[in-house]
Amino acid sequence: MTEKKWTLKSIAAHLGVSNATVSNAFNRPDQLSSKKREEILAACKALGYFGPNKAARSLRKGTFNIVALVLPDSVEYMVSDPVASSFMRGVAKVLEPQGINLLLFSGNTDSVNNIVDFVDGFICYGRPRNPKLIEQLATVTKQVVTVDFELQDQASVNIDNQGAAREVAKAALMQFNAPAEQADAAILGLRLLDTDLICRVYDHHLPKLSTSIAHQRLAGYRQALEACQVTLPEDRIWNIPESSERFARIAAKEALAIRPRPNVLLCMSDLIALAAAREALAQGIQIPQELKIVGFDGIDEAELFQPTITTIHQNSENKGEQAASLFIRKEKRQIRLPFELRVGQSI
Amino acid sequence: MTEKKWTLKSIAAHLGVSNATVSNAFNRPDQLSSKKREEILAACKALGYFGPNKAARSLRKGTFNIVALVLPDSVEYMVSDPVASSFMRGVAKVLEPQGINLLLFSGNTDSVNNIVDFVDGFICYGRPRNPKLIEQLATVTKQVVTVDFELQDQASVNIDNQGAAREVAKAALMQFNAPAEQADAAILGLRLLDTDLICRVYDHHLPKLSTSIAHQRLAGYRQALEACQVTLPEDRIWNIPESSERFARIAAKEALAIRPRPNVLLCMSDLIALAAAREALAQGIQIPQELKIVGFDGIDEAELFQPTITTIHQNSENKGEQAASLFIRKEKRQIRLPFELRVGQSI
DNA sequence: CTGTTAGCGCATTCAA
DNA sequence: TTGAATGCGCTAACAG
Repeated sequence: MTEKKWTLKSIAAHLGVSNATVSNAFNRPDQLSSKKREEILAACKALGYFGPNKAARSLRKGTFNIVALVLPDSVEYMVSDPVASSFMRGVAKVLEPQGINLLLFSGNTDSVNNIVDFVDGFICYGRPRNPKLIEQLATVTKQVVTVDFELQDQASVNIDNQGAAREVAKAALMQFNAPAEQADAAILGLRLLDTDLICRVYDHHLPKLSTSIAHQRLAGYRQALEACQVTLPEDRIWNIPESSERFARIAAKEALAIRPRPNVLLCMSDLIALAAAREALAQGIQIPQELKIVGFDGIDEAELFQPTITTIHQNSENKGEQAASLFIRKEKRQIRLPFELRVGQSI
Repeated sequence: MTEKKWTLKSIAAHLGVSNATVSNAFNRPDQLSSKKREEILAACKALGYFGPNKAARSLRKGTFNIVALVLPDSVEYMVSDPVASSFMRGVAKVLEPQGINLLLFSGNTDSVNNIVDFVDGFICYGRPRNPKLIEQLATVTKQVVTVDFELQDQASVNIDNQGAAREVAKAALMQFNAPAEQADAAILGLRLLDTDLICRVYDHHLPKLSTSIAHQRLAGYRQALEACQVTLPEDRIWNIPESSERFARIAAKEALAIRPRPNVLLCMSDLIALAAAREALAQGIQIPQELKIVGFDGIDEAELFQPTITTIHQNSENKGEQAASLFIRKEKRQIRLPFELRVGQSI
């Protein structure tokens, strides 16, 4: 039983060599004879010393092998979002083989202060809920990669959210043969407003200019509506605070209660689209005959559902891989990833 | 523009006070006049010093406000498992308000060495894939909470997997009126073997004694089979390496190809049960008339699916909360959580 | 209430 | 190739 807690120093003393020698044995093989190195390593192993203390080494070197994954919202919430999960999977896939660990960080937090000294940098998946965080991340000296939003001239990974939203909305709206058939649209938006409420979104609520993906998608929908000459009454946009079945269903219920009942639902996530579809079916509304629904993201469940959901498929896992690669290579590029319109049975 | 990189020392010098005073201003309000404290804090803020470097403080204090969440498998895989996600949600829910951050750690890794010096301890969700990790976690001096398996006399959170498996299997088997109706069972097991292969599991493959949840569940199934006097031919157990639709579907296909075709599928996860159900329906097999299926875990999707899956519902989120609470309180208790049989339309 | 000092455990000069 | 010394940035004990 080796109860003693070894340190580099104590080990060196015990072995009768200097601490630099032990340090070199672990970190710089070229600095000592390989024979001596082997000896030392073996002795350390036998004694139960597993190498230099990583916290101390990090303090000294300034590197940590930890990157903070800044989530838009609380960890609690993000972990159950399939799109975020795919993204994390992509990130982990690239980082794990490099021996880099992932620290989950909530976008609700007031400050990165508690972790900034522990990590090599940040990968931010979506604009953090708390604006203070954004300010800080903009001034931080460590590396930052942003995803689905931009920050000064940091590296970033994006898709053309506006263009994608326009395409998917168009796909739905083109199903109508105006003027014989009239499209009545409603938009189920995801985090259009900075609130936890499910509510209507009126024009005066919206910021003039925003780079958040929700607003970009909204702009895309609007372009499509305009192109198809469909006017959207101002009470036809909902805010859903998080992409959950429960919240989405409530909003869907509200939207379907309006008269004339909307016959197109533009949903900012597949989870929302699925919830809306379930609500509609539960009310006996036929999809797509009486109601067309489109989603966004391209999650598996939307393809397994009946009817399959028309959506914009984006490869979230790849997004994660790209972000992690940028991070590792310390590149400061902006990457724009492709998306793909997937037409299902829901329109 | 404050380009200078402040340290406690340099700030103290700049302000003409001792470093202890600055340190106290941030950490121990009672050690100095609140007036001076305010002054110092304000000055620091103005100068762009955001408080003591956390890495250095941690080296000194030995605490990190980081806990490693050790996953059974790669981060990449675990992040997409809904049950694991619920668990993580529970953990995050308790830890986040305490300002404790979560470091994701892969159960495939050879050694906790790279992170052990950065964390206050470990929460292990399921037995890590790599046995070396288990050895190390058993000897680590930091706090460990295990979930779904036990480690020496560390704190742990569990359910009675064997009892639960027995119950759910019984529920399915009791639907048959022997001897008129004969149950032909097959088991779709999750990680019964330490391999990436989808394959049959023969008795000689199995360890005699195992505390892994897969083997406990298998034991439970066997008890139920015995109690209902159903014999299980030795080629009716499958190993599925991970709880994914794709793999499970392949195994289900194999199982349904056997003659006489099984009319009961005991599945070790809901994801597997869902995949099996989809495969069966695709083959035109009627559930539950021609085939009964039971799952394990109680995920949302299994309740939304048609037919709803009979399963053991365990509250994974609560499991996470319990584990995190044990961790925070530094308790060394073993907690056994209840489970609930939920009978759906699949039997 | 304030200041001085000795480490936390290590990596890196620089001299030998 | 090795060893002694310095400091990464901080906290806690102690002295004033």
